[in-house]
Amino acid sequence: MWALRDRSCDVDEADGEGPCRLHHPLEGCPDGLRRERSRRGGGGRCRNRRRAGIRVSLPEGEGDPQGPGGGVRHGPVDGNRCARRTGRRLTQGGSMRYSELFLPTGREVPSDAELASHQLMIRAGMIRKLTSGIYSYLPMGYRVIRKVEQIVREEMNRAGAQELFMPMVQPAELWQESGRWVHYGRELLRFRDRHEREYCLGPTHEEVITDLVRNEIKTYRQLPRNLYQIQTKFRDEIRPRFGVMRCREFAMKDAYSFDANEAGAEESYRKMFEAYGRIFRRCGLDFRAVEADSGSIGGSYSHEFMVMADSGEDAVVFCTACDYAANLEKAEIAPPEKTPSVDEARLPLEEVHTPGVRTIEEVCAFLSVTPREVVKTLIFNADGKPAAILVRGDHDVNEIKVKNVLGCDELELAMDDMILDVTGSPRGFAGAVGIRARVIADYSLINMTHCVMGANREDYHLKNASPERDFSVSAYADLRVVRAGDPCPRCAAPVRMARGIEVGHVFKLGTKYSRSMRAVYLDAAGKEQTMVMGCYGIGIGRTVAAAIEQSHDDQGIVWPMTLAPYAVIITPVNSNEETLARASESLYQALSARGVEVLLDDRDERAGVKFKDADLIGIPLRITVGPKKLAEGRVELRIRRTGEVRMLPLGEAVDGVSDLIRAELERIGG
RNA sequence: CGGGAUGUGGCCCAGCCUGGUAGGGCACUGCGUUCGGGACGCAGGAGUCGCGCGUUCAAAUCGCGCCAUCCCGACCA
Repeated sequence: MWALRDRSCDVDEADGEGPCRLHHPLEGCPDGLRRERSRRGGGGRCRNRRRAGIRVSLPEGEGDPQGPGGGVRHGPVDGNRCARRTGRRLTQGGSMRYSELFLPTGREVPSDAELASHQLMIRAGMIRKLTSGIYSYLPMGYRVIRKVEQIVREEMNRAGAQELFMPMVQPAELWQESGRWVHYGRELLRFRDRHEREYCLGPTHEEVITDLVRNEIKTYRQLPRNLYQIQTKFRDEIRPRFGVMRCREFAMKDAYSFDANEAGAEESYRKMFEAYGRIFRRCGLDFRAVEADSGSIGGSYSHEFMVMADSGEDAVVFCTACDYAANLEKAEIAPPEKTPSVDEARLPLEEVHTPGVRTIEEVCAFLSVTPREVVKTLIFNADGKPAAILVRGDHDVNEIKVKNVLGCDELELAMDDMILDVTGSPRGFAGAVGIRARVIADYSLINMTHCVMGANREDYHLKNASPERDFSVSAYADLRVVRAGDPCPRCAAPVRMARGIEVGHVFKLGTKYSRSMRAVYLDAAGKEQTMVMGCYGIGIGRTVAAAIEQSHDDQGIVWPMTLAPYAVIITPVNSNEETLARASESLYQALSARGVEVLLDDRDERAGVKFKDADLIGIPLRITVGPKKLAEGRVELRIRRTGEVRMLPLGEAVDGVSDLIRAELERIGG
């Protein structure tokens, strides 16, 4: 019976329509909620009160959830919605007694967790690993997940997107149609059903949504549309790591826009870009939108939303003067001016004997030159055809740029046999002079003359090699990895580097999928047109991990108010003392009635244990109820982030805490 | 896929080199004392020592094979 009601409760919340009608009886059931239930004619009794066996006396007017100021606005941006309702929707049961919570905290750092966020999520009882890259979310973790989801929902809806829900299991045919059955690689988990039909677990949903839309949308009148879901994705990562940061099964919000034309698609993209900014701001994150490569999703351009953190897997380049910012993979370098007069190629080309000298370091040492004077020649295998890529000795090749310039699908460094084939020598002596491959040089070669490079002959290098005179270059392009201090491609000021965690990615897809899968419509002239698409992802779990990565200390997590599983924890320092328990209970009831998410630490534990746990799980505010202060009619309010402690008269505690929460939510949401 | 490491009660780890009765801390149960920053005492419960094969009178320990996990790299939304 309760299972049934519980489910209806879930559905209500999941579809974003209003609060749940009934709370699970085992969850905290403070006055405000119970009153609401009876108002709605629901059943269920509050066992907690019976168990607690304490008569509660509330301060005047505290018990009425309908009263003025009743409820805290959890969605500060969502101004039109009933504040109390919004507050409820952001909770999974409002308040809770610690003694009944499934919250296994740990003192030990798990041996296989490297990142602070990973360690803390395990220690704070948020997640448990089932198997490599696959995690369960425990109640405390799931509450935070739901907070992020809810913020995402509100902002997506606000931006005009509609929520739907698509299957995780997808037929091979759809992927064959888009071409990705072949191109996606081993990351796509494939399997067969009992009829030997092929399927995959969806790593993303472009195929499914495009199929859906092409079948249902036929006319320009039905456009534009933006559809999104929050779904579990599966990507069979080669190497899952860092807990939920890079795992195989994970929750993702993915949205897809369909427009009649380019201009519409641009507008959809802009709306999503702005919605993402609002989402991550509301999550309390220090983030940055950067230009990105669109990778295997494809499409014309994209931005990543990066949470700045030293532990981030991605390197981000940004300008110290203008607002240019890009993923290192994508970061550009402006073409240099050609300065012809400086150093004409005068000295003759010279071949020198360099036995066993292969690497740049060895060459420099042997010939007493610096890496800047050496040209590195790398032979790539691009879809089976060789290409010679030239960069300066002190630079690194950016393979993504090479791939984009060559326009190939597969790119890898050539094997020894291909090197021998195009250079006529073993690995380590490749150069551009006389090479049997297309030669593409990095911009940095434009003004180089008299450089050192391999001679395409074992144990020999060339000196004074100069482009044009000694070898031809079919194209100059931006091919190298940007370094700190390089000039910004927009304004030429030096760029800086930082690390980031990619929590969101917006792509302008163009017609990549709509063309291959024939998602077309009739325009006003009755002419068939191809829809222009965009897609937009947010890693939900990763956003939670990123928030922890960015906000923790040596005691544990420090949640921003918008993501905190509970806003306040009430800690009676000794649960056996009746007066402390009664005052705590009373505060608990009063705060709950205000719509504040409150956790009452009613466990029979020593104060130290409670303090440590409260800090570990990162509840932003703690009300400590101790004997001496209580005798003076006061309680202590401690702010997790700063450690600041304020004394509050008992009668002002509820107002004081509510005001603080409201102020904090407004600060983050504003 | 290449390189490295690890697998011993729920968690962290010792024991392995030098084969012989499976250990500690945390957690858990009971009782007592304690009670404002992860208490103490006493008494308990809990382990196929990753799996398999082999060597041996005897294997957590030695050998071989496999599996899993983690780290570095390759690779990559």
